[in-house]
Amino acid sequence: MYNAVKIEKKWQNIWEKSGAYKVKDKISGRDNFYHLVMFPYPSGNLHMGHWYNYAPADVYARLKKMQGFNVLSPIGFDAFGLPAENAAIKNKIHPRAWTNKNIATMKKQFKSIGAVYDWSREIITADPEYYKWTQWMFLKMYEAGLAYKKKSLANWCPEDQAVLANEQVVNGRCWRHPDTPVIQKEVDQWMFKITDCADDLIKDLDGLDWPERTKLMQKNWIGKSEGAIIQFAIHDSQFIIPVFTTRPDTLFGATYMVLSPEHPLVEEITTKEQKKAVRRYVADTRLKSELERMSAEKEKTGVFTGACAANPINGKEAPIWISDYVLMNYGTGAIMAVPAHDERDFEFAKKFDIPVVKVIDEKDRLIDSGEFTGMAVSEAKEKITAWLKKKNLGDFSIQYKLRDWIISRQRYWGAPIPIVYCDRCGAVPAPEKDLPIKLPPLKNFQPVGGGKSPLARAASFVNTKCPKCRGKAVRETDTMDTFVDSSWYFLRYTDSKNKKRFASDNKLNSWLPVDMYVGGAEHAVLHLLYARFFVKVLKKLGYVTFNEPFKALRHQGIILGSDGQKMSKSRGNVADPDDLVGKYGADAIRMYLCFMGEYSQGGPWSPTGVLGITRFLERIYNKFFTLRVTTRKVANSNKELTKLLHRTIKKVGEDIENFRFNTAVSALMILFNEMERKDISKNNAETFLKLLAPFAPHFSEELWAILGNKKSIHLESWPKYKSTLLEEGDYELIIQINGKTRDKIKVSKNMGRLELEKLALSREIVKKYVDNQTAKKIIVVPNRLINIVL
RNA sequence: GGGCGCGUGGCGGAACUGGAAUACGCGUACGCUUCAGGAGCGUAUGGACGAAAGUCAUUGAGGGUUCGACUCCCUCCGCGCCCACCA
Repeated sequence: MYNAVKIEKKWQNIWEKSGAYKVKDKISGRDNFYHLVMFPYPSGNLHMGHWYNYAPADVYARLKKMQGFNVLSPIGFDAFGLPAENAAIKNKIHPRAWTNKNIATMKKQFKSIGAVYDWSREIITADPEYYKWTQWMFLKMYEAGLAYKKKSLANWCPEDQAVLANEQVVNGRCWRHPDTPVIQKEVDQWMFKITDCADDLIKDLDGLDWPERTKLMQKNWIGKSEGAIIQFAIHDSQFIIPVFTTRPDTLFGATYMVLSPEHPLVEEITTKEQKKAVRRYVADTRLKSELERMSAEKEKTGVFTGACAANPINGKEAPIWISDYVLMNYGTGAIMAVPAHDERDFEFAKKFDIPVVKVIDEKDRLIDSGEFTGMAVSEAKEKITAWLKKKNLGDFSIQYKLRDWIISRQRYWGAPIPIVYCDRCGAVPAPEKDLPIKLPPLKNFQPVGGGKSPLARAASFVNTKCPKCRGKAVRETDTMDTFVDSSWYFLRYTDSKNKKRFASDNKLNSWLPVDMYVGGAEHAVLHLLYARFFVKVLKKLGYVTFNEPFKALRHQGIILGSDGQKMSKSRGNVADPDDLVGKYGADAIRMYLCFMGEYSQGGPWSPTGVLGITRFLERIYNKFFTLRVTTRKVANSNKELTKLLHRTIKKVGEDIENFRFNTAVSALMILFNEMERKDISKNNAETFLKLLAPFAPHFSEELWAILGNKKSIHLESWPKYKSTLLEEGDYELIIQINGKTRDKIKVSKNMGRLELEKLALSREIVKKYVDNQTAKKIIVVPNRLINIVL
């Protein structure tokens, strides 16, 4: 009997003591390979989802190691964030204490996975030695003009009492509180100018080995649109309102304009008669949450301002309306409305009786458009914009949906923004030598009213001297979004103890960019976008030499409960990894997670499915155990088995490489079933164990030792297959008649076409079906089948 | 509403480039073993008809291309994810 729990402990201790997984930055004769998994938030416990990310990813890392790479597979904790602070308020425990307690628990759980993590490089983003460099990054952004403070309408989560980045708003609600609608609030916020990199962020996606779906999501999120800015002059006033459009070709059909209710010129242009109605509409809009505004999708609303503008191309009068279907934070906050060729404008025009003028025909050519009539849409776009440009009435323009990244958070448990406000000098960055600006001790973590961080309570922290004039000054009390911490953590692993720099050039260059990154798809437009932005900035500033952080990326799917529903305590369908490891051992869990289905697909956890794996391992153990006394056979005499072995070596290696862990496990099962049936030589058993080693590291190590090996199996290299042994000399020829299989026969590979035809036609069964008819056609697929068409 | 993806036995899922559909595992049934419970081992099973050899059907539904379609094309149905008035 194989006692998984006991034996796994044993090997984990041995590996830890011997420093088996400590990674050197350079080993001669080996190429470096940076394998990264997304580090977890220390929420308290490792759940199945974590295991599903980390265990199969470790199988991959172990394969790479055996293939001869010097593999770095680090781990750490994304330790800043709100749950710690909320726990602090609820349980009167310091966020740091709560976080450290969770990290301690999770570390223990992590070690039970049996992964190749190099714990000596562990990082915790809440450590001052780490966030010192997060702050340093902020300063560099600031110096480069990429960090700026701006008063603007921002997404505000009433539950968290803090602002949210656009990426953190899900369906108009807070990403952490799916029941809390986000409201718009005017606040003074620090931002990162991610929009500066919008173009590169799209362009460089091309060279990445990432899931296409993820690349597409980033592309759509950045949302590049090419079009024109067109100037509309307001009648009887000096105001000119620019609009952005992707359809300058439809300009002759622009029969009215719409401003966003938040547009700064609304108040200015509204006529006396319309003032009351407009003001009421603006006030109503402001009161609406983002969610309500979105759900008003069905019925368009709006108010006439009383003002009119001139259509720059034909001088026709365009009445100016306001409506909440025009968003202030896209384009110019104003549109030219072309009801004939835009669904939303059409809806609005219909409701308010505004004329609809058709200017494009069914063949996508312009009609009733002056000198442009008859032109194709694509040509007209170009020509009309050029015409406007010449008359100073417009220009070509590119707009993005991507907004700058608001990084201020009005909370305690994060890296303080290293800025000081002085009455005389204004906002002054903290000098580098003062870093880290440490979080002060605090007792009360309740948010301070008025959108201020609890840090505002810490007088000793707030009151300071101006770095410039040494006069009285106060510190910024907001902390940074935790996504800032995780935007560069993969750089720190390479040199986690460096006190002088976030990482030395040498170490950065020997590891980065990351060769393989494995983690959840939910970060497609959050972490993965931010990290790319950071690397692009660091590259521009000369701190790194690469412009993309993650060369290759793979996502794991989502593990569901055995009922096919999302795992949740209330449903009672949660599979707890600790329980399972205590029962079946980590190897069985690792292997079952690999086996249960396609990695990117995820799927339901099956409690009986694991039993299939433990049975498999038991059978191997029982059969291999007895080999320890037999003498080593040099080669296996069974030719077919040898061929299968070599085919399996190839398949398992390739499957792991392609993240097809499920078929790799099944190939191992097929091979073992054959070995059991035919002959288990010690030689083949050892090769088999090497193939099994990435999946079941403890189990294979144990048997490897039992078979008399002194060194760890994980130092062995991946078996090589002989390509001459892959192909069968003979194969089963499938004989089809009218596409239906009627017979099969073993034939030699080098039989020619005519020979095969003759052979097939001479078969009794075939004769019966053919029955004196002549074959219309005979199709021969080499090495596979022959199809006789009657 | 838009974009992307998916649909294969009782279940999780295989199937290379269009070439024997259901590999591998779970489950189920029977047998052996066991004081018993379980576990283990062996055999069978994959839909229908048949005692069996076998025959026919079959990859959400319908159609098409092809000697041949889970795979490619069209229509429809269902499910999932992402985005959501982006001018």
